[in-house]
Amino acid sequence: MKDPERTKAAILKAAFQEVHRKGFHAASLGDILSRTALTKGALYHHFPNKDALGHALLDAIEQKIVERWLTPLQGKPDPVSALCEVISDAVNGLTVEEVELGCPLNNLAQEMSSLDEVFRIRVADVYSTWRDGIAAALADGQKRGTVAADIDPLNAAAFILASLAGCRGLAKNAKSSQLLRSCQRELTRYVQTLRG
Amino acid sequence: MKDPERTKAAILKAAFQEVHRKGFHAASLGDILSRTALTKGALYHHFPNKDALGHALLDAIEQKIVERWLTPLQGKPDPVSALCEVISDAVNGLTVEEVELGCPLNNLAQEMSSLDEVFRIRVADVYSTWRDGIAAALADGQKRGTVAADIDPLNAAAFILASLAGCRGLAKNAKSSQLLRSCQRELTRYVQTLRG
Amino acid sequence: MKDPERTKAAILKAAFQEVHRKGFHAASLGDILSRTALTKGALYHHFPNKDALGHALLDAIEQKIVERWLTPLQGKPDPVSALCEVISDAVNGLTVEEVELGCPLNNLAQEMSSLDEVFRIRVADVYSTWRDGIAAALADGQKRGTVAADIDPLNAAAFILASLAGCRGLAKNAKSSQLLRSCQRELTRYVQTLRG
Amino acid sequence: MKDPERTKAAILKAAFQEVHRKGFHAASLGDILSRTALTKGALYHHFPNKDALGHALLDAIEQKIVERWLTPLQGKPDPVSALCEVISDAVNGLTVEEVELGCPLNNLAQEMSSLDEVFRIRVADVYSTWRDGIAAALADGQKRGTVAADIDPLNAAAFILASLAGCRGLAKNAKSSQLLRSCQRELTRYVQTLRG
DNA sequence: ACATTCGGGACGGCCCGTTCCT
DNA sequence: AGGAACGGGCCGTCCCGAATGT
Repeated sequence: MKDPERTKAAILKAAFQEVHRKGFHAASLGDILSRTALTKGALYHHFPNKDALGHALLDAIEQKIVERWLTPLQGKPDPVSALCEVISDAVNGLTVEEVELGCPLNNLAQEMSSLDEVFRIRVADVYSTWRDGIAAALADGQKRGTVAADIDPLNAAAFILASLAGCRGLAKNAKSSQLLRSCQRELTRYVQTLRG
Repeated sequence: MKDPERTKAAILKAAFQEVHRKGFHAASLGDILSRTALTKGALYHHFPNKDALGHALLDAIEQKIVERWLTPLQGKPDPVSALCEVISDAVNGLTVEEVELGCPLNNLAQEMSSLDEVFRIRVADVYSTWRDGIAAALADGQKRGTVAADIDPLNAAAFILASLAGCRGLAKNAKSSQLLRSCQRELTRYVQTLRG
Repeated sequence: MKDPERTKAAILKAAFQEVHRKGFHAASLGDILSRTALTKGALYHHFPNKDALGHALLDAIEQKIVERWLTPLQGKPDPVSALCEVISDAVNGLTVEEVELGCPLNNLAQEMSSLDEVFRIRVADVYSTWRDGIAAALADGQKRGTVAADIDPLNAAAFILASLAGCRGLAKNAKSSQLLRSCQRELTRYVQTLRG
Repeated sequence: MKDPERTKAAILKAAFQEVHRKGFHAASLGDILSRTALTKGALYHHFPNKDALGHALLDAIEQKIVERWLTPLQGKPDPVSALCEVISDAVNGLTVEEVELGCPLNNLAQEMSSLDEVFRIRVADVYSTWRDGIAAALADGQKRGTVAADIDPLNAAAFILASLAGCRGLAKNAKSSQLLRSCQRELTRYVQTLRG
């Protein structure tokens, strides 16, 4: 019956789905709780307020990003190929629904950045670790000679992130995973230009 | 006193500012009207409801895009250079505030696409005309030989749009126009690869 | 149908009754509106929030005090007798319910003074005008020789107010109008000692 | 760790402070417990519900009143002087904070009397023992000839209580211990008129 | 017995988009 | 075009049992 771990996880899962679908503002606590069998009391016990729930969401998102993007890149001798593969996996692993709902992190970034400074910084931190991880892989490649020496790893990494977010955003608006794939292909073309 | 044209324009301007700042959902009609000297009656005289106001906003946005992006591209013999210039103008012409608030069209796209189908399609239309305009310029360049023949103009145009939106989104979240410029430079690098 | 004056008055009347019965905190806006045929929207249109409603209540209370206490005292050659008469009228004019609910002003004073500084000062202002009115009558009596010259009008007035509030408070708790009358008689004895 | 006596006392002390400051309704159990290092479980082990906690508060208040008011009056040959002294001690012994928070008993009386009948009667009992104690002292004085024979001890005692409560209430609202002292002086004048 | 953690409902105040009547 | 009124929804928070140690 009483399993706080499961309860908290259930709330977070429901919150993630609801926020992913409707955005943070439009996702009401009532709707989130309707997805679970829980009530306000349970939520209020685990989170002081809605914002804290949003922050916890970001923690989970950051964790997933590290798993799927940064870990696979570590220690690879040819970062360009590795990057293209990770991007390809990330894009092809998306369900139709995930394509149509867009990137959870970017959704939060666009919605909240100009509304809540705490939120904005929290999101920016996640983007930083993401970008730094890619940049580190590129810099490593530069040492090995597999990445062009004249590019700036940080700028390139930032652009890759930005493009990716933009591609998913465009595909979300168009409800077209075909468009997403087209954009991915163009992004891959760019990544290839980083090769040494 | 009673100048319906001016009234409607005033409402639209105030709505644009408020929606740009807070998003469509969070921009309340009350706040919008506070920016004018008008009351609810005036607003509901010109617009049947809040959604209609949002649609009118999109009309204005589309008009600006055509002016600043499509018109300058028409008939240019070297679309790649022209495109780089337009992009540069668009990025450098932004105020600090505009950087921090992000692209109005993309903001609406990300917020509303999964919430309101009418809105989504309306935004998608704007993106289509934007993309088609750039694609047409590229195709024209292919005929003239200034653009590589093996690229697909539509895909390239879509990627440019996506990257641009992503770059502004990242810069908005980071509150950094420096980041925006870095991303723009990388985008320019990509655009240059389209040259024939 | 649409009569803002009546609407506002209706809300104020209902709010007065509800607050008088349950106190400001315990009087919910829902209960107040249930006494009228109105909804949240009407209330929110006339008052920015619950506190403002409370302040408006105080305005109405102050007005009644001036009418029933200060006006009858003005220009009377024998303030002591006049005061005893006003007190007697005020006490005897109370219904059983009014006795059991206590003095509206004192109820608010006791409940809100340590919770809300704005409220406290607003109530203190009302008490000041009340006290000053009585003190002025006593000072006038001193000039005419009908009031003892060695008493301090302000202190005496304050004590009369305090005793009155205390008497009503005790009677409210005891649910006894008999107790109220007993106390009034003792208060009258005190007032008589002010005679010159 | 497990010391039920200390635990209960700690809860009562914290509850008294919190209720004194904010009133019974506004004093949340959470805030009360925050003053201790305890949790809800501890509270509900010792008290069935919030009301019971309030009743326990009244028990403690009654005890203090007997100590400070009734015991010092017993067997005094000159009750009028004794009374004036007790009043003076009670008023002068108050800290600034106690003046601004008002009389705990009267606070509860005014807030709860019309909301909860059990509470009302419980408070009325405390007032009765208080009043009866003073009345007994006055009646004793009448037998000794130190108190006027034509006054009714019960009525006089009730008025003294009422005035006292009223004075503290007025001073609380005005946040003025000077006002309290002024009122006390006038009350003393009244008490002196009871002398035989 | 004593104390903690967890969860349940129920409102409470605020605010919003909208309609109706001038 | 202005102003009044509507009705519903949202987040927060509160008082309280229930399950769980210790």
